[in-house]
Amino acid sequence: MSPRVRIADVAAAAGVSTATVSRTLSSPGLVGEKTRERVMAAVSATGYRINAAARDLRRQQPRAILVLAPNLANTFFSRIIAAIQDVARQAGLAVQISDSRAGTDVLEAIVQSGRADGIVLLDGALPPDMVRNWTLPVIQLCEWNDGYALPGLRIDNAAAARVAVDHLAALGHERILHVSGPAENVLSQARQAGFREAMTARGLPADIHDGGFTIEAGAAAAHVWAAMADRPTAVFTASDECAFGFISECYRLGFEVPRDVSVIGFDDVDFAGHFIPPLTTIHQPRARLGRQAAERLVSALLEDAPLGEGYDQIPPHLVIRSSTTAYRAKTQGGSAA
Amino acid sequence: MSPRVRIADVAAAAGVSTATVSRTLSSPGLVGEKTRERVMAAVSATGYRINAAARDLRRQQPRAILVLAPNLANTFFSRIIAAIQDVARQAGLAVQISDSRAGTDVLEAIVQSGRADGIVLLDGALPPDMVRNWTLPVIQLCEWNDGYALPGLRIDNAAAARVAVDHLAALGHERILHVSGPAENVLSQARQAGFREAMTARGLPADIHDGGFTIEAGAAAAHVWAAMADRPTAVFTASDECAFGFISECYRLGFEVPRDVSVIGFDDVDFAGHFIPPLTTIHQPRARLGRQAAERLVSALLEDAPLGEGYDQIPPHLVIRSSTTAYRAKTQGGSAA
DNA sequence: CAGCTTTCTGTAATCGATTACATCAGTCTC
DNA sequence: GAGACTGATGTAATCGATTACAGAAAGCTG
Repeated sequence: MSPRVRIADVAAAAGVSTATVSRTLSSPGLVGEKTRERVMAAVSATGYRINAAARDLRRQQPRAILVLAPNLANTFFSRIIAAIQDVARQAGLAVQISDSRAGTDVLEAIVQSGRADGIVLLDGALPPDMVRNWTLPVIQLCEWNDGYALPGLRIDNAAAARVAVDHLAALGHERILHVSGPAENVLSQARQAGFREAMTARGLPADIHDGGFTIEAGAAAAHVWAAMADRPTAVFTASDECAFGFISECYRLGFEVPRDVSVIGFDDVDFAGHFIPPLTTIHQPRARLGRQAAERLVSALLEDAPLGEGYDQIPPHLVIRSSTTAYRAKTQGGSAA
Repeated sequence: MSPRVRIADVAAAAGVSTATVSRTLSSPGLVGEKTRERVMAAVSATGYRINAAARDLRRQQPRAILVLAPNLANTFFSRIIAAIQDVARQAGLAVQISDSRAGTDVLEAIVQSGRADGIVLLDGALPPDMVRNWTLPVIQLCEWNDGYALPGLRIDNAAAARVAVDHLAALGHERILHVSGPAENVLSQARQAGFREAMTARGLPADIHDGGFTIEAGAAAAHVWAAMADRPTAVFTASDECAFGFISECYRLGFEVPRDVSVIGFDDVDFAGHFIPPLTTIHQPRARLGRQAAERLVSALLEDAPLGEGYDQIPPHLVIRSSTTAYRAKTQGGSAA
């Protein structure tokens, strides 16, 4: 339409000053009732919409939060981001997103641009020096990095690995392979640690294959598993995607899940219950994680209070479906070949 | 850190005026070489970062694009949004996202806030009156609505449906069921039209079940299919998710794919190739769609040129995997029961 | 009714950048 | 060396809102 309507136009239309218009919109209690009505009428008559840049500049707060994720294309994040956006919208905050792997210069420019007044950080692998220098409130979500010295929220990954082992052990499995995520990833490390601990506590050997979170990594792991001399009877994978890759490659190699190997995933993505076989997996409450992190950040922003310290850890929850089953020694006493 | 560094601080540190600093940063050619060096040194010494709100206000353009999608949690969008973000970042634009189903008031506020100077719209079901009133450049992506009278980009959905039918017909299938998306959705409509056209062109009956894009819709469709008197030998589903739901429910009901029924999906999501069986499906080049739409929008914004008119339609591409197979009449000549 | 509150509204400074215009120094030309 | 021109820099207005402060009007008290 016509050139943008400014607050001065509304003021003119209502026969008041711009100050009164501004007050009517942001703190109506300060304005007389009749004036208020006149102003509101002028607002809708002119179709006035506030100019965010001007407001942000004056108020010194952009009323927006920035979400940084290592890979926006990853389905794992979409539900989390949706939940964050939901909370933010209800609080009247905009949501800006960026790939956190954009390069430190770009990232600094984005973070320091003054466009956001709080950050949800889903990446634990950024340079700590950079992150520590950020002056906005930041909350870590899912991944973390002790070098950042920031508060955060995540599930208890080590406990999750223990729960997975508990489940498999209860089914009688003793040779369990852990196809882990990337070695440098904190999630991988925490889960590996939990896995190792649970296995050694039972006096079982902790077999770990450095894999990855992707379908391809899972498929590759299937070959590694198939080539093992004394094949593990159960596999605990880094992610559901990894599990899907593993299972579907096993299938291609002539093995069946759970007949030949029990598989347990991680994340409980939407497909997990509809895969063939339906996948036993550690549930990550992604909507809840996103919502809770956003709420903590948003309320800190609105009250201008510090975020508080420390990590919230959500206890793990195992969803048992059909990709795991009790171990029965095959061809009892038979040879390996 | 310390209170924010402003351009005046840099100017003071370099012993020049703010105008010179500003020019050094935005049009270096106008500034003498020695001065430029001095300014740049002052910039890095002070750690100056431009204040986006102030720049946006003065320049009257926020250098950001807004992505509106009907459901941010949907995995279909994540890769598209990632691609958009990529293009935008390289052009120095921020990306704001919002669920387009937030309600018209909220949406108007977001769109008219002046925070974005262009929109990528992934939703074809917003009120046309509202969308037509938007003064920013908008490009429609994937979905569309003729009522908006806006340019856009999408794959040729009708042609895609025809390709699917061609493939199934070539395999000898004559009774084909189309499990369509939601009836009010443009994609559903276009694909239904293509399906109907291709079927009638062959003199085959066009069976259509109103389903949906979700796993649940697919699972429900499996029951409908199973209960049909003369069961179709092939199914063309609304989406890969729908296909997964269909296949996995079939499996639960004791049917196997493609032995008992060939299934063809739509979208070619990441899992499609790793599902069991690997899914034959229509490929949607999501990264390319996102990139191309973003490029068109971004270049219009940077050159301050209009977006141009009309839809770009990408020809469909069928990926043949293992969920479809040649039809062989069972129990040749046997009875139906 | 004077004096004091209270309530409402207006004036003008302000946020931090950009940029039109003015100024100034140096170079070139005749 | 005067005048014209070029290139570099500074001054100050400007973008559109918010808000401290001031002032006016109305209400209350004794």
